[in-house]
Amino acid sequence: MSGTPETTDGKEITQKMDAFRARCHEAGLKVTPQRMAVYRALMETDEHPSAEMVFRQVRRVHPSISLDTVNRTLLTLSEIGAAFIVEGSGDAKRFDANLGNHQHFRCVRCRRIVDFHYEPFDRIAVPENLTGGFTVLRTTVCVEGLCDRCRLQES
Amino acid sequence: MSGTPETTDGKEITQKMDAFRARCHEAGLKVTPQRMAVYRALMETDEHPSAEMVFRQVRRVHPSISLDTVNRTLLTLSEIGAAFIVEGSGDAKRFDANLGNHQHFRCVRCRRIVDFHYEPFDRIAVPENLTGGFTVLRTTVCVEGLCDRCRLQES
DNA sequence: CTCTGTGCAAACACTTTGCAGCTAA
DNA sequence: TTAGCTGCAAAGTGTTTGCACAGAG
Repeated sequence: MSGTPETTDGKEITQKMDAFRARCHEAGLKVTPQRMAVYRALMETDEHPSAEMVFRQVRRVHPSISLDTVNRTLLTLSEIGAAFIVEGSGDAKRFDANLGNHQHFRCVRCRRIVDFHYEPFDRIAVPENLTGGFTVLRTTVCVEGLCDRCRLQES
Repeated sequence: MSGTPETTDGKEITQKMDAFRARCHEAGLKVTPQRMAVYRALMETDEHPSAEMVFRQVRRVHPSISLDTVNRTLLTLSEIGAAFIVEGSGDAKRFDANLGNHQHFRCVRCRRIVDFHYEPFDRIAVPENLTGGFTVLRTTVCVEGLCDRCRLQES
């Protein structure tokens, strides 16, 4: 994720789809149309959608897909490391297929999640002596507050 | 919920309860036995309990309290800033009344949340020019992985 | 006395599970 | 062929809401 994160052109999409296909093979997962469609929908957006949101999107291409399949697939994606569950506050799970270094800003009012990137935050690490036997898999900086839109209508 | 952190002695509890009472008055909230009991239970533990967990604890003192009241009270606590919802991955909400500087380690397997404190993480701040009109209310470092217990039984 | 807070039950939202038929490999 | 995947329906969890009564201020 170096150049233009927002603009995902056709070539990049094809590349990522190929990479995902390969990852499925490695993990021993079948390459089904539904699985591809769910991954593609997640990869093409920067809205950190919930299962429901992905469902609505994928449905346009696969009208017969079920919400369960979307749910299951999203969980599978995060299990094989093709996506992850965005840190939240106990609402519906939100997913992100952008594996590049970035951080999230979460609006506590409208629940919108917006990416930002501050280089120093990529290198954050917990000192060994503080991990207390824990195996660290992921470290993130979470920022929450009011987004530009919601700030205006604050009481 | 049983382990009493060595740092919370009787005197400190009384102090915190008094401060909370004051905070309720400021916020125009009534000081009810249930509200006090919920706050006290949350304050006395370092387990970052869910509503259900707080409910089970408070019930010992107030056998007639309802889960709804616990839920409502916990939300109220986070609204007036006496507690907050711990960042998670879309599971049940977990609460924390410890407002002091600290960070969380979250086990992705057993969902245990453990505090740690690394001074530099207290001073993390997003540069103005990256906030894009957002009002930052809280910034945290979230660390997730496998805890010491779960690491052993990993496949 | 007044108005918030509480308990109860029902409604809701989100996720998970069991199963039969389908399909990629 | 066959192991894994999908769609459907039902059940499970966690949270929210409407209402009447109780109790703090």
